[in-house]
Amino acid sequence: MHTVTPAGRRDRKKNRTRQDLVDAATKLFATRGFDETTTEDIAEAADVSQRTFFRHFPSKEAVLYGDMDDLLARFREILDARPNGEPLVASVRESILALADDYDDQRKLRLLQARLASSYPSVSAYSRAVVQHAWEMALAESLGQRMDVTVNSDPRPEIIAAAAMAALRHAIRRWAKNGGRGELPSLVAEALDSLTEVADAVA
Amino acid sequence: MHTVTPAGRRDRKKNRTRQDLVDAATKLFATRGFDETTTEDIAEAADVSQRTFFRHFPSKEAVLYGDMDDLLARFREILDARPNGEPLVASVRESILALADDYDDQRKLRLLQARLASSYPSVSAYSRAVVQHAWEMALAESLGQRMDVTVNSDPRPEIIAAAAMAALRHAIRRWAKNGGRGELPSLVAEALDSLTEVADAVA
DNA sequence: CACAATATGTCAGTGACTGACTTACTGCAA
DNA sequence: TTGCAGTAAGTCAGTCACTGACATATTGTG
Repeated sequence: MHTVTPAGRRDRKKNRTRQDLVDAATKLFATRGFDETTTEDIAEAADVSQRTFFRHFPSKEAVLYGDMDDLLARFREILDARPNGEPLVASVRESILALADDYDDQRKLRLLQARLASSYPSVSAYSRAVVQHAWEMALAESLGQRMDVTVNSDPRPEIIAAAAMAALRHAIRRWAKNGGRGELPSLVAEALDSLTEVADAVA
Repeated sequence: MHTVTPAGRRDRKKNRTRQDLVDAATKLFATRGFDETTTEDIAEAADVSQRTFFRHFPSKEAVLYGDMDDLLARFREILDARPNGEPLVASVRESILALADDYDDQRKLRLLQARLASSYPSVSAYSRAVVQHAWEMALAESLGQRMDVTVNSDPRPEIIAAAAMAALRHAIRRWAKNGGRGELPSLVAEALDSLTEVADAVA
């Protein structure tokens, strides 16, 4: 689907190692906890050296969000493909919801990410500082283009992006607090609806 | 003014040590850089042991934002003192601007924080994940009370808070990029103005 | 003047992360 | 097929943020 199997055996092996690391890490994080798992443990479980772990991921936190780059790239594509006349918030809303399509596959992973973020400060910090920031910047960039302004001179794209991410965060938090029962997409849709509501209140 | 000199000699000494650490750290950060300064260096320069450093600050990043707790507490007070009928965004705006009053004292520190945050990923991460998050939560909490909703069930307080913080961030970034010349308060005011502008656009 | 608190020092340890060098495998061209 | 270049992975040693445990010294208090 969105991951093309690479050509050579070398790349395939590399990707395999990476995936092994992700699998080993998520399994260990889920059972033992984040702080209770060392990068050495993860490397061991994936049958590689610790050094190899750090060749694939820049930090212990990063492996937990190993699929974020792919997801973000997909998000950019979807967002940029929205019709130009569409209201901004509608574009954001539809793009995010489009991503939720296959969230069922990743239900467990997303729930794990949310759980760990709520109990381990370092995960929470990474989620906010790296993951959410990346999404916010991608969103702001795209909005800026559509509004025909530069992100550096006009604060509005980033403001809207930050607001949307706050809504998304809220939905995910509620979903996770409920143990992942219920449909995340509808919660997200609901939270995003309150974006316009907020605008009404403020304006 | 906002820092009352504590009663006993013990507390005074403790605060003195803390301040020595902050001073030593900011000086070293400014001259050498953040990554280029070790906690041992800071402790040394403040003439205490490294262990003492970590008794006063939970991380190397924290010492750079050593005055944030005070500032945040002051912010809460100011915000909660705003008249109840006042529009939300106006309250936020006025409260933030009230804080900027004495920003002249801290011009250099704020600029250093902004500079380091723009060049060192760990500082940037801390700023977003800890500092900005704390402000956002304080803001959301206060807004929630005023809107008479709980932050957990209603996403709107957090959305507004996130939007306001994005505006503030943008202003500070522009200010810092310009080398700290120009008046931060007016840049902040300008950025906060676009909050309502955004609301108009979205609604 | 004891005695209880508590700020600080010392020491040893853990664990994330990195640079330098080596080894092994893969793709490709002669 | 063979040889070479590129690159993934291993090994090793090191740095540094941060922590627990214990000792010491200074201060507030009855």
